[in-house]
Amino acid sequence: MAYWLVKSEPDAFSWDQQVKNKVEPWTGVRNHTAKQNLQKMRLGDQAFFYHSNSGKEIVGIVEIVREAYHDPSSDEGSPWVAVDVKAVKPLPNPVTLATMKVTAALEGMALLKYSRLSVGPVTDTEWKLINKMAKDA
DNA sequence: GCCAACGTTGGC
DNA sequence: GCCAACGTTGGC
Repeated sequence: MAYWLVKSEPDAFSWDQQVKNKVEPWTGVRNHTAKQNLQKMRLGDQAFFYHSNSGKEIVGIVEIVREAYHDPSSDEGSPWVAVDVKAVKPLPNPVTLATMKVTAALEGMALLKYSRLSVGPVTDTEWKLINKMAKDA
């Protein structure tokens, strides 16, 4: 199974709302690289939920409960896709962007390399390390 | 609020 | 098909 990271501006859609709604369609991705990542997601894959802009930290974990389908928030016939994600659990301690940046083992992360990419892959190693950091912090 | 990075658009 | 101009995102 694969791991991912999805970004949301908490002003637009926050982790709290994700938890409250439980399952939520992840729509509005308008970038082809991000779209390709959405299409690679499979049922049961997990993703970090990251708050961009205000917060700038990973706050929780979601699971993919529906694979890519036409994004209902985009025009009919447009290529954009959405997936449905379900809140799994919050991180005991959010891991901030600042912390990840100074962690040598994470310097190759898609999140850090392509700061504007809203849906990116996370490697097994990165996934485990960040979970550990969230626990120990 | 500024600016860097990057995607997209449009003139040629 | 190239590239400059412009818009958007997101960190600071």
